[in-house]
This record gives sequence, structure tokens and C-alpha cells, in this order.
Amino acid sequence: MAGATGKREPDRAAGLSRERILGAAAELGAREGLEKVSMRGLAQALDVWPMALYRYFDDKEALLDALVARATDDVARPDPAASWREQMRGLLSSAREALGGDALRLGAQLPRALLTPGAVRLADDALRVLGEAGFDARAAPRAWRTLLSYTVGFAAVGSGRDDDFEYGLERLLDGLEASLPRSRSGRREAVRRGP
Amino acid sequence: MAGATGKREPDRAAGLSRERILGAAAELGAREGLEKVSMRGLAQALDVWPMALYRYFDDKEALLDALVARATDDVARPDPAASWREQMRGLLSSAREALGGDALRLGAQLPRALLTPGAVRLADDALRVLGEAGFDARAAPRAWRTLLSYTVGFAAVGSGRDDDFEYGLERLLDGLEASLPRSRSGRREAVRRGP
DNA sequence: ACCTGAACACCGTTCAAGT
DNA sequence: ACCTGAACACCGTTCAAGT
Repeated sequence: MAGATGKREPDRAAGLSRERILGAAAELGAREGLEKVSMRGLAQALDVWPMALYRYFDDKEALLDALVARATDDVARPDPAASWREQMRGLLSSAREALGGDALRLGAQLPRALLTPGAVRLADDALRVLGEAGFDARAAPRAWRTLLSYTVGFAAVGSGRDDDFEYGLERLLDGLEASLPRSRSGRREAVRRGP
Repeated sequence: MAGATGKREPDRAAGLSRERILGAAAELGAREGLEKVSMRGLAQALDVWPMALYRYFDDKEALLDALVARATDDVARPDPAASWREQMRGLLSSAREALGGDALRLGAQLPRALLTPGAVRLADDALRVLGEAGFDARAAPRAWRTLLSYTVGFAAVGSGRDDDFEYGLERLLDGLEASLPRSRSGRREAVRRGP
């Protein structure tokens, strides 16, 4: 398709490098989605035989790892003069852009059923619970999206202990509860912590 | 490898069904990881020719979607008598088990570089910021894991607007801030909202 | 040192039968 | 209706050269 002369002889490469390979991979990922980046396709885009890439990366996974590292290296350093919250906002907003942005498009890596919050059956129950808690029609779906993002992210980001999951979940619930217009939730939660 | 007689004739299947296929897929995923579940391998496990599966699922993605749906359908319904926080805890804890558990092992779907929080360069900056904010040596890594899980999860779970990301991030930061022993963070954040 | 070929052991999926 | 074969257009990676 790329070559009009039928047989294609990748020969005008001359001067491969990790950076050049990663650049081409990012571009290919941005154009067709990361899941379509294959060693063979990438080699063709670089006018090189597939095996040439293995001089620079042990295998495909090493190449993808380097691509993720490259994306997150571009994240702006925080400004030490700002508040910690401001610094965190900067760090995480640009991290999200890097991860969800064109080059990586992380979402496409996961089963489609996870991609739309509504596709998970849980959403019905969750939205009802949040509605009864006092979240209005605009806040409830956002709160649910937040909670689901945290849960999916935690499940995806390696092996955390139950403790860690609960720690983060409690912080998140605290923040959500504090955003309620009143503590108008009919039912106060019974606090029972050891004697 | 599975058959000792060399040539393998899948014939004793008789009675395929969506449920039987999904059961085999979940078992195969639990044993070898979801990323190793192939249509061909799955067919072999069921003693059936690969194309037989296409009577029950349009394509591989449809099969994976159904597998995710099956996993989340097992999540316990919340008990309406409990507080909203308690209901959310139940819902999300079991969702996390379903997603990160043996059958799906969501983490293995993403580039390895994302799986260990420390592998992302951001961690250095983030931990310093959190330390200065007043999180001690035990809380800071947990707080970071929470924030990264949210960010990765949001990037992964479909197309959210910036608004939505910021909404959840603010709730999470609120909850984290409230957990600090004192509001001993030296610097108060300047609150500037509209005029 | 760096890249080439050919080959091996896989994929998902279409198509045209078979029963 | 349900399953079989063969085939097509791909994969990642090993190995043994070539220059």
C-alpha cells in the first residue's frame, strides 16, 4: 500500500536510534491507536526490516515501556513555590493528558466493556445510592465516574493490598461527602472504631 | 502438547453455549492470564474448532466484553439499609476484586511500565510534594498510589472531559487534606473563585 | 556494529462447505 | 442449526548469515 512498485525494499533508513523508533511509534500510535503498533508495521514505517528494531529494544514490551516513560517524562515539573494542591493538580493533569492523549490512548488497551461507565451494571446501583445520599443529577454521575476511575485504576496499577485500596477509598468518600450541600443525608453513619 | 496422539480431533464437545465458553475463558484467563486467551486456544480447551465460537460471539472483543460483564454481575448488590458510604464500600471493594482478580487480572492488560507506581518518573516529584504537605512516610506513598490510581483509571475509562477529571481530583485532594494531622501545611492555598 | 532474509510458531477472521 | 476445513492476511521472535 505504501509502495507503488509492489516489492518493497526498506533501505533508505540508515541511522536508526531509540529516539527515532519511539518517535515513529508515538506517531503511529497517534494515527492508528497504540494497539495497532506492531513491530512489523513500525519497521515498515521506518523503512527497515523488522529485526532491525531488536538492536534497540529487547522485545515489544520493552519498546512499549519506553514509550510510556517518554510520555510521562514530558510531564511538567511542579513549581515549588505553589501550594501542594496546586503542584499536584499540575502533575496529575498533565499526566492524564500524557496517558490518555494521542500517543498512548490508554483506554483502547482495555476491554471495551469497561470504557463506558454505564456499560458496567454497577452503575445503576451506584447512581441510586449516590442519589439517596444527596448528590443531585449533575453531581451523581461525576461522583460515580470518579469512584469507578479510582477502582479501575487501582485494579490496573499493579498489586496493591486491600489496606491501600481502602485508604484511598475512604479519602475519596470523605471528599465527596464534604461536597454535599448539607449533611442532609437522612441517615448518619454509625462510627464504630475499636473500644 | 495436550494430546498425546499427535493429531488432535476436537469432537467430544457437543453442547457449546455462551456460558460454557465464558466459563472456559475465565478459567483459561485465571490460569494463564487474560492476554493469553486466544480464540484458537480457547477452542482447543473446549475441544472444538476455532470457528465454532463465532456462532456465539461476533468476534473476540464481544467475547471479552461478555467476560467483563459476567465478572461485574457477580458483584454483590448493596444493602439498602446501610449508609451510603457502607454501600459504596461494598460495591467498589467487590468490583475491584472482580476486575483485578484471577479471571480478568486487569493489570496485565496495560504496559508494564505503568504497573509499578515507582516506575513512573512522576513518583519522585509527587512524593516530595506530599512530604512537604505533611504526609508522613507511611501516608505519602499511599496517598500517591491513590492519586495515580485515579489518574490512570480516568485516562483508561473512556472519554471524560477535563471538567470531570478536575471534579474528582478536587474531591480526592479534599479528602487527603482532611486526613492531615493538623492543617500544619505551612502555606495556605489562595482561594480565588470568580469575583 | 548494524541490518537482512528466511523461517517458526503463532494470531483473528472469511468463506464455502458439510451434516 | 451447528460445526468443519482450508485459506488469507497478519503477528512476535529466533537464527544464521551478510556487509
